[in-house]
Amino acid sequence: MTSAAIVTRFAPSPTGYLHVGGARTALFAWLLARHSGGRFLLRIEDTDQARSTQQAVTQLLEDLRWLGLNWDNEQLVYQSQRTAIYDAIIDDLIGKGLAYKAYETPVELEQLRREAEIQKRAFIYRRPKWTEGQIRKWEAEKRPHVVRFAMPHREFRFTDAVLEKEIVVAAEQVQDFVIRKTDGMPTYHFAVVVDDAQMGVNHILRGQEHLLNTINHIALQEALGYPRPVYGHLPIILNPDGSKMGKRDRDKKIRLCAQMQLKNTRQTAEQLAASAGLETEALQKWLSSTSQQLDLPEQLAVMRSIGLREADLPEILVHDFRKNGYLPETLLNFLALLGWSPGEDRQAMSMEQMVSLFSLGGIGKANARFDRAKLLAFNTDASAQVADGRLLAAMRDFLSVNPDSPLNSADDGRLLAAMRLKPGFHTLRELDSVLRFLFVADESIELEAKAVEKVLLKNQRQGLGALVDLLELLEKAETWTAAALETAVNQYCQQKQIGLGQAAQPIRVALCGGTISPPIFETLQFMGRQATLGRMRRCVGLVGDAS
RNA sequence: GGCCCCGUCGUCUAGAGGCCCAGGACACCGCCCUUUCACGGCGGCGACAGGGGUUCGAAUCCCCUCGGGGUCACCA
Repeated sequence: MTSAAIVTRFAPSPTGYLHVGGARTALFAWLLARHSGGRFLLRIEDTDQARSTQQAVTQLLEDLRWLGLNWDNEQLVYQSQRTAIYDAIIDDLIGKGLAYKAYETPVELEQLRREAEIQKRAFIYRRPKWTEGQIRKWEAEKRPHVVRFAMPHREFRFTDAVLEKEIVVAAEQVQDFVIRKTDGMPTYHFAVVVDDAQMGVNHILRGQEHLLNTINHIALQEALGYPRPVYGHLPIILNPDGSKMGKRDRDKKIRLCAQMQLKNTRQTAEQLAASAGLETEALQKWLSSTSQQLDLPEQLAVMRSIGLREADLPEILVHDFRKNGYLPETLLNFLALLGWSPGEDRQAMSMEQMVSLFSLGGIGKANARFDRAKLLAFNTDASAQVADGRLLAAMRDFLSVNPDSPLNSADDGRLLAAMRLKPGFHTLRELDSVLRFLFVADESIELEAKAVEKVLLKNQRQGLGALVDLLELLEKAETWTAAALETAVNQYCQQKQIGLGQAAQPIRVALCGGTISPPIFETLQFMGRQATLGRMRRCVGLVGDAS
């Protein structure tokens, strides 16, 4: 590795599953490193003790692994374990007069902010002129304090590699920001600068919400004698309606549906709380709030109570896409194209192609809306093109996060054969749902009332009659292959002067309970003689008896 | 509200002064294929936010207006 090698990093805070915005940031940093033969590092920014959890770290790592964004540092860096390092540097800064203790309470600061708001200007914190006496008194009574960095009151500028322009912040805009909180943890602004320098990170890609923070980081680098990395600020991913895409969107949707449910069914909040196993008061507070969120288990409980399915929620988290049956490489391909273009109308790309085509200059400057329909189309295309081995592995992964699917019972050969029955699917979830009938017991096939009426009973039970005929015909079939069965059924149709659909649909309903299945003759072959005839007899029995 | 960033079809984008009365993909609308659901094939609709400059010539450069977003935390 030469000193010129590019070193990038992804530095999430572990407060939940990885969301698509974070995934894209990670992807771009990863692509930049891989494209240049540099290094991609992973660091856990867990300085917010209230919100960070070890479980979230585990989830984050799992999501990154699923995506295939491998990192190069074997030892993960946790900021919460590095406070001694930060403290030493902070003490040194205080000693040099470059940082200082600040004693305002949250209430006092809130007051100052309100004043700024009333005067219609931004709140700028500058070092107050406390007397020695005041400070001694506060120290004596052990008043909690933060440490603030004394920003030089001058203009700051840096060149942004994505925006491709110089960002200038006027001297009046700079303020003394907190670098250590009352709980002793460093703030993000401080830890990020120290860690990036110590880890040798020289290219930083992050969301545009950090654009103006950069001058704080630069000032710190100058005070500490660190080199300045290349900064690139990525445009933001928005919802289709233009609002910012966030984890909250799931919660919002659940709340909306819960409110509808209460309105439409006259169910009370107490009843809902009871069925979801939550406290009534907490539930009511959440229902009437616009910002408060339930945690994941609570969300699931409420969803169960109101009959909301996972698939009904907006997919925001990488985990959602995994669970709903998207291919990771497709999600990345789509995410890459959200804000980056390799030019020449190129769309579908392998990971290798993305690595070789990637460049900072190709990243766009404007925010982009997340269009699920396009992702779905990408996934359909990609799924149709992957090799059997990859498809099978992807399905196994899907099933591992959907353990209740009956497809879990199939061995690899059976599973792949079933999947081949239905090319042209959108997601593995869709495939899973159309193939389920092949792997469940006969008793759990529910004959859909609408399908029975339309396909079997309509026109003086014409369909049921055909089904009885076909049962007799198939019982006598000598070879049970798709081709042979097709020939036999076709002959029957010609003889009866009916279309193939009038034979295929009754069989379909008998086998899967509804009107949708893979192509019928391949399905018959896959199920085998015994299972097929069994379901047909069962259907004839059930429908015949009922009417 | 102050400051900052951005602005090409509904959406993601190609486009770096003449190759563009603007190309691709998704969506949408037709038609075709078809035993269901899909896949697929063919065709269509559809944009340079507005206004001023600069230039022989502007989607491309400059200015203003408008619109969208970010930020103004002891969250990152």
